[in-house]
This record gives sequence, C-alpha cells and structure tokens, in this order.
Amino acid sequence: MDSCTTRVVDADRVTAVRERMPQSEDLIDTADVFGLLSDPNRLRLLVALLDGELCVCDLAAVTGQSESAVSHALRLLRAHRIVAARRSGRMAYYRLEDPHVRMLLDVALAHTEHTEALHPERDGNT
Amino acid sequence: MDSCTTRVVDADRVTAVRERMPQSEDLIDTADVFGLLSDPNRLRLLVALLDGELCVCDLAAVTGQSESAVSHALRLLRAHRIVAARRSGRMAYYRLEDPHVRMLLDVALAHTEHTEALHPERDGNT
DNA sequence: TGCTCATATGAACAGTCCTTCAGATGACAG
DNA sequence: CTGTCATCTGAAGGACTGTTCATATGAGCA
Repeated sequence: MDSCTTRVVDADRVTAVRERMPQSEDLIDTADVFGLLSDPNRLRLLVALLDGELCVCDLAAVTGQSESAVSHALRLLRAHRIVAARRSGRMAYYRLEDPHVRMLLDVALAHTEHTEALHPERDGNT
Repeated sequence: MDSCTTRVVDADRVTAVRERMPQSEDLIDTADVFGLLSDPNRLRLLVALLDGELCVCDLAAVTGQSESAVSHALRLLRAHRIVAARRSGRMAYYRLEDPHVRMLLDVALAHTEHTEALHPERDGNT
C-alpha cells in the first residue's frame, strides 16, 4: 500500500493507533513539561515547593545551587506557568502553581521511593 | 548562621524541607525517567505502545520516524526497562513494560487534552 | 550457500541545555 | 540620594542529545 520508506506489517493496527494518537501539538507540549521535570536541580526546586512557597535564597539553600542558577531555573518554570512568584519588598516568594505538574510529581516520587534497587543501564535484551 | 554563599531567610522551613527532600540518587533517577519522556518522538512511541505491542516498522509508520531513529529510541527505552522486546523470526515486537511510566503517560495525556489553548512561553511576571 | 529483509549499531554532526560570571534592576535604610 | 541587598538577566563555554548515513547482524528463503 505505501511502499515509500516505511513498510507496514499490521496495517489495521497502524491505522487505529494513528487515529488514537494525540495531536502533534499536544504531544510536544507534554514532552515539554516532561523536559522541565527532567533536570535534577529543577526537580529539587519543585519538590521543595510541594509544601508551600519559598524565597529564592531559601530555595538555593535547600537545593544546594547557586542563587543565579535557581533564578534561571525559576524563570524557565515561570515562563511555563509551573511556578508563580509573589513579591514582598525585595524578596520573591515562589510557589508551585500547576496542579497537573504537582500530580506528576506525586506519582513519580511515590514510585521511585518504592523502586529502589532497580537500577537500569544494563542492556535490556532477551 | 551560614554566611557562606547562601543566605537563609526561614531557617526552620529550610531544614524541614531539606529533610523531606528525597535522596539525591532517587531524584536523579526520577529526572532520568522524565528525560526519557521529554522527547516528542519517544513520547509518540510510548503512546503508540499503550494499546499493545507493535513491531519496529509499524512503530516507524505510526510515529513517522525513520526505522533507524525508532531503533535507537527503543534501544534507549529498553536499556531503562521501559519497554521490552519479543522476537519472532526477524521481527521484533515491543511493548510498554513499566507500569509506572504508563501511569505517568496516562496522567500527562489526560491533562494535556484538557489544557488546550493554554500556551505558555510568555514571561509569567507580576 | 547466497540473497533479501527486519532490525541493530557506530560514528559524526548540529542543535540544545545548564552552569557560571559579570553586570543590571529595583527596594529599602540611612 | 547613596549604598546595600535580593533577585534578575545576558553572554559564553562545555556537555549532552537526537538525527542521519553507512554498515553489521542474523533469520528466512531459494
């Protein structure tokens, strides 16, 4: 049927799965969110914010990063509406704003704590 | 108290949050998993596999990638035990193996479908 | 045995990302 | 108004990632 570049074995499955596939735009947005959670330091920041708001310097102290690095990370997260800032004088208090991300964090952390001693990096072959 | 590089405003909160913070190793593993989900093409592969196993060429057809790219991606996912392969002759059928990742995908996709028209990339300032 | 097909792999290039350093902004104290 | 403090920003360097092209493996078939 389509002998271009991609052979197809189970044409029906392919068509069915293709129709169920979310829009490319949505996929990209989702991948983007995962990307924001894929950096250990950013992850630390978000985990720290699970309990409530914190200012930049406290976030730096908690996560062990430079304040500049924290600021950069927060800027990124803020641009994606994942965190929000409240200003009080010269301080900036950040909070976790996106309930969707909070859910992902909950799921992820709950499971990693149960999945100790399951270290990958070996070739998962037959 | 610690006048090194990082000032602290709310010392008690900092200590409390620090103690609740998961182990660095766990954090890194979690970030790693998110990283694997942060590529649109890899995400497409995993979404395609939500319904059941598929061979490499069908995955390529569904996701619109070259078979080589698919193979590389699957190799990575396989190394992290997120997918598993079943061989039948010269074909390789892949399935989603990690229930934890399946859960993350479910949560993420459910929400992106509801969160249309919420495009970020603007500076989330006051 | 030799050919073809499905998949796997390696090397390499381009693009992206994170950190750091230096400097800018804007608020508060005197 | 001047100096200090908390935070923000821009530029730059090095590391990492994903793709492609070319080739290797290994199963089925003649």
